Amino acid sequence: MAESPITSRAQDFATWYQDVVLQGDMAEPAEIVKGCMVIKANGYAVWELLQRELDDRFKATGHQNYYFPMLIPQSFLHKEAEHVEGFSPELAVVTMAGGKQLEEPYVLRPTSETIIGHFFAKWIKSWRDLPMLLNQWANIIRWELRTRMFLRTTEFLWQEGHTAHSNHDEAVQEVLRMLDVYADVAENVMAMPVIKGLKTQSEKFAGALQSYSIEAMMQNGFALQAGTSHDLGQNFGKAFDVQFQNKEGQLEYVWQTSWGVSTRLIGGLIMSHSDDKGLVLPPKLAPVKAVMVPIYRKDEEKEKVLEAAHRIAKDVGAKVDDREGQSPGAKFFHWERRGVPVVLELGPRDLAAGNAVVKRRDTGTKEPMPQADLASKLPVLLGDMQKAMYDAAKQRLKANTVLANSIEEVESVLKDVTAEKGGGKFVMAHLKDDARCDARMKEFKATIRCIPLVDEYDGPGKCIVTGERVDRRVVIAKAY
RNA sequence: CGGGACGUGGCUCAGCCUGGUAGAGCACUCGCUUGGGGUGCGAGGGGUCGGCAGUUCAAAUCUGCCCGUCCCGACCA
Repeated sequence: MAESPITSRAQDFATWYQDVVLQGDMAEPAEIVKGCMVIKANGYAVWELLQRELDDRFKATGHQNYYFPMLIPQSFLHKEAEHVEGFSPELAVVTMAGGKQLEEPYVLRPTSETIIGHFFAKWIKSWRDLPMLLNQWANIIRWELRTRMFLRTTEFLWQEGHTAHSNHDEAVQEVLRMLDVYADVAENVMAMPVIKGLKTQSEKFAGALQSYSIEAMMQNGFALQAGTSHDLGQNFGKAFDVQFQNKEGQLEYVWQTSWGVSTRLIGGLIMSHSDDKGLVLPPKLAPVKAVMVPIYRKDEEKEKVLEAAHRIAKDVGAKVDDREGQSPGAKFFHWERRGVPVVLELGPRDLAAGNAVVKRRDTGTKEPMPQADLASKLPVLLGDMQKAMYDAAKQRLKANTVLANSIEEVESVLKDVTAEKGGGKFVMAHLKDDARCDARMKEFKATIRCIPLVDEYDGPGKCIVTGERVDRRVVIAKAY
C-alpha cells in the first residue's frame, strides 16, 4: 500500500490544504511569479461552474456585464481619501511603458470603483439613467505579503458588481439583495453555510459607509470571508462628480454599491468539504459528476466490459476511464483525489448480475445498483449528496459555535487556535462596533467577523469590552 | 516586510557537517505479467544540484548576494 500523498487534517491543516489543491489538480504555485498561481483544468472548471451560477443570478437581477481597463491612472486612487489609504500598500504600479517613463503611472487594478466612478460620471446625467446596474468579470492585482493558493494570491479572478442609484434606500436594498445572492450560491450551490452580517467600521471596505459579508467556517474552525457587498454611499459619487438631475431638476450625487466574490470561494469550497483522501466537490460544482471504472481480467472480459461500460456511461452521463495499463485501484485513487462525486465500478461480476457498483465520494459508501436504474437514480443520488454535504457543514458550524459572556471566555476559547492545529470556533459575544473592541480581539489574533443580520441568540446585552448596551451578539473568530 | 524552515531527474528525498566521477524510491518509456482500492519482474531514458558571484587545483557540499516555496507575525478578498 502506497503512502497517501496527502497530509492528514489532524496532523497539519495548512499542509493538508496545500496537498489537496495539488493532488486534486486544482492549481499550483506559479513559481516564477511571486505569489501567483496557475489555475489548472480541474480548478478552472470549478470556477466556470461557479461563474455560471453567479452570472445567471446577476442577469436575473437586472445587471449587465461590462469590461473596464486593468490599468487605472494613479491619480484616480487618490480621489477618495479612505480608499487610497486602504489600498496604497498593496498597489502594483506601472511607471514605464514603450521604453519611456510614463507621465502618469498606472496602477494595476486592485478593484475598480475609481475607474468606474469616472465612467459613471460620464454616463449618468438624469434620474432616467438610474439605476445603473453593472458587473465585471476581471482579474485583480493586490501585492499581498503572504499568499495561499486560492485564498490569497497576488493575482486573482473575481467579479465586481457596481451600481448607481438615485437614493440611499434603493442602494441599501441592492447591497442586501446581492448579499442574498451570494448566500444563495454559497449555501445551495457550494453547500457551504454562511452567516450574513455587517462588518465593523474598522473591517469595512476602504471608502464604504458600510460593508456586509458572508462568513463561512472552514474545517479548522477558521472563518473565511466568502463575499462582500458594500454600501458606498455618495463617497465615490462626490469624488468623481457623479451627479444626476432629479425629477425636480436639481443636481444630486448618486448612491453607489459594489459587491464581489472571487476565486477565493474555491479555497472555501475545498476547506469546507474535502477530507484526508483529497478533494470532495459538491455535485453542482463537479466538472465530472461520475466516472466509470471498468474492471476485467481476460481479453474476452475486457471486450464485454468496455462495451457495456461505454453504453451505460453514455446513458447516465458518466465518463469512462478506459486508460490502458492503469489498474482499477490506481484509477479509484486518481478520481477520489480529484473530488469526483460518484465512481461506478463495472466488472464481470456486475455484468452477470446486471448491476454496477456505485461509490459516493462524500461518505465513501459503496453499493450495487441495477444498471437499468442508474439513469434515474444517479441524479437523485447527486441531489442527496449535495444536501448531505450542506447538512454536514451546517452541523459542523453549529457544533463549533459557542457563546461567551466575558472577554476572558472569548480569549480562553480562541487563544491557542492556529490554522495548522485547528480547533477554531465562532464565538458569539456582545461587542460594540468600536475600535476598542476590534483592538481587544486583535490581542489574541481574532477579529469581529460580522454583526449578524439575523439574531439567532438572546438579543441585546452589555458589551464585554466597553460595558455599553448593544443589540446582539457578534461573530468573533480567527480568520483567513 | 521581520523571524524560522526549505530549494538536488516529473514527484518525495539521501548526499552537504568533514570539498574529489551525482544517488535511491516513486513516476515515465518498452516487454511480459497483473487487474473488485496504488500488481509484479526485467530492460531503458531523463539532473548545468534554484540563480549569480566568490574561496579553491577542485564546489551539490564552504562564503556572500539574489529568487522562489512553506510556516509564524504584522497587512489583506
